[in-house]
Amino acid sequence: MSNKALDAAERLCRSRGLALTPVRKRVLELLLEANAPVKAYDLLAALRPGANAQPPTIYRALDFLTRAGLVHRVEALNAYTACLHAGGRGAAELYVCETCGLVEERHRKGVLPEGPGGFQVSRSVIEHYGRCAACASPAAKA
Amino acid sequence: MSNKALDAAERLCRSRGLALTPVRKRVLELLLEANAPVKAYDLLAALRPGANAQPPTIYRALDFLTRAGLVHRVEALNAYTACLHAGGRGAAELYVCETCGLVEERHRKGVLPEGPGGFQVSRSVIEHYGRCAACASPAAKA
DNA sequence: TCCGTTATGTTATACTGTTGCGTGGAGTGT
DNA sequence: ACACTCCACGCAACAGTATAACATAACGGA
Repeated sequence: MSNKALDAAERLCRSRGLALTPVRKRVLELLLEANAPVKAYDLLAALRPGANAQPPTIYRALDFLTRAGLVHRVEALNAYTACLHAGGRGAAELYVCETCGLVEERHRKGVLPEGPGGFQVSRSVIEHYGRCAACASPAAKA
Repeated sequence: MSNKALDAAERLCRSRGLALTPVRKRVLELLLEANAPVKAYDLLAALRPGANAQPPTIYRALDFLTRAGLVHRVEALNAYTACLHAGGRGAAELYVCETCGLVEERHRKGVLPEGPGGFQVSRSVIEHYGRCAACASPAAKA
């Protein structure tokens, strides 16, 4: 099932002349499997068996993937999550469930907001924290 | 001039039974003077002459100030900035100029947004990066 | 072949944030 | 005055996050 997203990523990279190398692909795969934000050093540990990766390896892969729009960095968590709407235009808006870790993603169709008094926005970080519907439902009450 | 904001903070704390101790007050003062996001360790260094502060000192002060709503953490920069609308209700929205460092602040009057599919938002991080009007104007062209 | 570019490996280090414990002062009740 | 508690702060050590700097390998074009 995550193969679908992975294949889509591969096609997207090919169409743009970007190299989805084994390391990068593996990192994306791990993020897709996790279905939740993952920390850089956890990815690093997951990469270890079979390779002897060091921090720069993982940060370079994450840098590539975020540039390609395949991964989002979750600023308030120092973590990373796969983007399911790869190539989606507009600012990404993340809803992070603090109970189960699930991340939902919205892309604002509208252009980037004009800020107050002529402020020109080039990049936006929008992250919401709370509880997803499943975790907030009566059945899942804490 | 920043005395005004400082005095306001002092009143706000008193009215809520919070202790604006010398260390906390000094940190807030430094942030007000900076008029831009400041990193924790820079605050620490600024605190040093006269006191021998260690990291926990600064992080505790920042924690207190953010809880009191007097300071915002700028997630994407690992930095902190004084809140000029102390006590403002609703989610704070920050516009950070990447050229001059200036931070403009908006408070969304509306309640926190309902997320998709019943997601209950308890906290939002909204940060916009770009160029402020002054830095974007023709006169300030790079 | 030679060279430029890009991706990765490797080592070390810088930066950011936390834990845990001890001390001392302000307030409170006796 | 005394004991008690709470809270802020000092202090030492450490954990977690990220980057710098340099070396090597693989590929494609002049």
